[in-house]
Amino acid sequence: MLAHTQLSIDTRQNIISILRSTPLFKEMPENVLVHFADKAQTNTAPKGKVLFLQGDSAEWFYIVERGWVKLFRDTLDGTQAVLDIVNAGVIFGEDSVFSEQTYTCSAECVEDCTYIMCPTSLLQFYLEKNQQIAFNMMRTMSQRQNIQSREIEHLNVQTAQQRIGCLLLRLCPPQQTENIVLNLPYDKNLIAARLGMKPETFSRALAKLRESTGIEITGSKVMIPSIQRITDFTCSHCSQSFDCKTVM
Amino acid sequence: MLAHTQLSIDTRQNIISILRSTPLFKEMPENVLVHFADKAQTNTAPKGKVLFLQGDSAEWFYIVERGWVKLFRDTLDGTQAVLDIVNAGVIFGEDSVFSEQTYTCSAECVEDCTYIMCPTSLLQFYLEKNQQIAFNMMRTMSQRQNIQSREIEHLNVQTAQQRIGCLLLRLCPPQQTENIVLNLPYDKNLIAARLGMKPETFSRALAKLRESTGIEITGSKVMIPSIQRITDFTCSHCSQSFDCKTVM
DNA sequence: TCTATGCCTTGACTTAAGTCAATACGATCC
DNA sequence: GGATCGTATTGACTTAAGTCAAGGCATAGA
Repeated sequence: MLAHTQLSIDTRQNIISILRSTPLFKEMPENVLVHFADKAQTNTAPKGKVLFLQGDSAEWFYIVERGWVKLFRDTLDGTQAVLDIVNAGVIFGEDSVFSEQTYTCSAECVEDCTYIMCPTSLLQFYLEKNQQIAFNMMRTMSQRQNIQSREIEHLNVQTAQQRIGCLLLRLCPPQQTENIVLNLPYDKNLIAARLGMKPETFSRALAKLRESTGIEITGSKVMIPSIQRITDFTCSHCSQSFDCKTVM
Repeated sequence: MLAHTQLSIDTRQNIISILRSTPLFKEMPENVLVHFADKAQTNTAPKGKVLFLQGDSAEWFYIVERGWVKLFRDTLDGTQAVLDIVNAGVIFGEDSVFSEQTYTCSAECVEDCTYIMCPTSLLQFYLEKNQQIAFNMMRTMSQRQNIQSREIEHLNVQTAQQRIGCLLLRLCPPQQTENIVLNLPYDKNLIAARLGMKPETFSRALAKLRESTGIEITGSKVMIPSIQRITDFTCSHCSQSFDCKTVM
């Protein structure tokens, strides 16, 4: 048995299996995965670590292995717009391939994280060479576009309460419809930012949501007696055919 | 000389030249363009014509030749979220290729339009076969994603006045910095919807913007004495490195 | 010329969300 | 058990945006 030089460093085989689990590398031939894994690095970073800033030259794209990463933009006057908060299996920074090798947003760990870094040049190489990865890339981009469209729709037509309700629905395990207990995945302040509202607004809106849908909140634990009561309240301001359960 | 059967129908050569001008078909070999043009249809439609609805089975994707098309979603309670309003050269509905052959939003002409329809099956065929069109597709998707990210950022951090200011900046011709005269491209009500606000809010915000930036509005004509005064007012709530001039 | 129509603006009011400050809670450490 | 720190909530108030209703104004049509 070989000893690892650092505990935090994955074996190549482990990296391969993580890559394979992502939509981008789905059904890729072994030799391609090996090529990426050989050039990849695994790292850990503490909460608060900034992985890159918008506009930075993009040498690497990232895959989250553990923890949560915030994707955001800072504005000139110091406010921050949170674009997404992503976790295990999600790839980010790869869109730099189409943006003159610079990152289009900033990324920061909001919990202790483990992540894999791969060179963007390698991705670029295979996007031009391998039909399957190009198609996977398009599928990935398409899915992200759907999520963003929903985001725009919600910011336009939903109230703070409804946006929270929608988030809760997306956190619920599929199939289950009653007496669901779930944990909020990260700080309430961060959820608020993610939903485009202030912490105080989030707090108050959550309290109102409790009254109108019967949910119970203790700390980060949420008890949902009935999915139906939330959908009734939330989804009337949502586009008809959108299946909010399928997309985080 | 051959006579056209209908005045509104483009010649094949005309369709080819329009396709070639889009980012998706940029630098495509002639035989591919011919293939698309052979299967394409040109149509005209009056203001108000609905081209497709969200969820419809997607046989065609579209390219605007003339006029403006609104891309939107209707919610269960009847409100509408406008995702984008697009004009000549813009392709839409093509993302259905990755969404189980159904449209992800609805499309309606907001002016008399001329447009080209091509079969999605043909696009799918070439995306899997032709490296160049796949890469163009990714570039197109990436650019749209950037636009949507900006949209999300703006809905989160900008006021109604600033969103209007930002729109005006993007309507300005590049290079010119002073005494610009431009026409609003479509109804004010529609601009309001596009920016995620009510017509009344738009009207009032525009009036305030007049006071604070010196612009003059008469009907759909806008006179901008100084770009700088608008950017000062608007872009402090925008992410630093984003070049709003380059993207509509 | 008068009138209808559609689009836009204005006024008065309501509601949602942001701001600022104070307090409460909960974990951790001693 | 108390002290401390960060997070979360609450209260009082301001501001932005939405709502509803009334006009204004241009264009088109009879």
